[in-house]
Amino acid sequence: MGEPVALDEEEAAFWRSLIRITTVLPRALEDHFLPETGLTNTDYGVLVALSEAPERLLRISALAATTALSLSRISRVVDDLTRRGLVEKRKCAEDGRASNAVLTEAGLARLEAAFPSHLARVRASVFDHLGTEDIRTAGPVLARLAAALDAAPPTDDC
Amino acid sequence: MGEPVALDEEEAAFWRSLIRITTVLPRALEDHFLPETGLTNTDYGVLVALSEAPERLLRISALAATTALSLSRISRVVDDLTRRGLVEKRKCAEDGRASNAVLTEAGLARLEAAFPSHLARVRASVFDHLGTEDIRTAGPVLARLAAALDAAPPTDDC
DNA sequence: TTTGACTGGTTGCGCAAGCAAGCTTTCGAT
DNA sequence: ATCGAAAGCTTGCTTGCGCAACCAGTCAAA
Repeated sequence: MGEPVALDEEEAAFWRSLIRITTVLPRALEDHFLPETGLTNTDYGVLVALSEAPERLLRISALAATTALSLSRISRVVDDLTRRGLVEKRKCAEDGRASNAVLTEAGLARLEAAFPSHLARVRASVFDHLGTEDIRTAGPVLARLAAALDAAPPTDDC
Repeated sequence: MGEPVALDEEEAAFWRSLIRITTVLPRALEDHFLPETGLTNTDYGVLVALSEAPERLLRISALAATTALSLSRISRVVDDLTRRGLVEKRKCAEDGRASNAVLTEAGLARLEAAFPSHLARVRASVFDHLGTEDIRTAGPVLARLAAALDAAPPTDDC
């Protein structure tokens, strides 16, 4: 906190691209995905997270962490998905405070039905514009960045 | 629309990183930036766009395009910034329908005051975790992706 | 010149998301 | 055994944002 080294030309370009992507990509995706499948991006993320969990079951708080959503938000999203029959909420046996969200059969079916549409959009918005070499070179960089961002929250800085 | 080729391992990793970044980065940035400067990410983007325009003046619709915000949103943001004295709205002389947003002196001062904080956050959240080589290799890939996303909106697809 | 189509912007409304305060259950210390 | 702290959600409220409907000003054609 005290050494303000300005961005050089390459960093600035990198930054601008990154900002543009973060603002445009999610919308571009959802604009097509939601009408086609009736699932928001967030819904889809929650269903995917559950589908990949053992027993297709996850603590509410774990779900919040893996989807990077606030606890309050995930609470309402899960309620909503429950109302729609895609998820079931069970009070956790060994801890009366906690709840688990479980993916129902209907939820799994819905997820599988949505997958092609999701895939098509991902390809159209990203991979159709990138070559194999691009992915190989940029992939690890993005992975490092993503990991760093995930690590930060705990009061970060220094 | 009909050839659903699944993502390979590298593509999937790339995609996951990208999604994580788009969801986490903006919040990470704003969480520190807003308290420090009183400007949201969006506010800052608008001020920057204006500061880079000739005469520090931009049509409302142009502002919407460069910030990737909806017209309705930009309308309200500009109103808000006007109320705060950072921007001035002038009815356009040669077209009675249009308005221009102009950055005021106070707005410019505010932007300059906010810059160090912005820079610090950008460094802390991104560039501190990446090497020069990372930026050189991934930069062009991100630039291409950003350009493709910007090009898409016009009914895209096919 | 009047009328109809269009463009630029604003407003009403609804949804997504977070924060802060609350409630219940658990756990640790006394 | 009790009591205070903390964990795990949930709920009330506010804000950010987009869509659709709307108003006003422009422009072209009849």
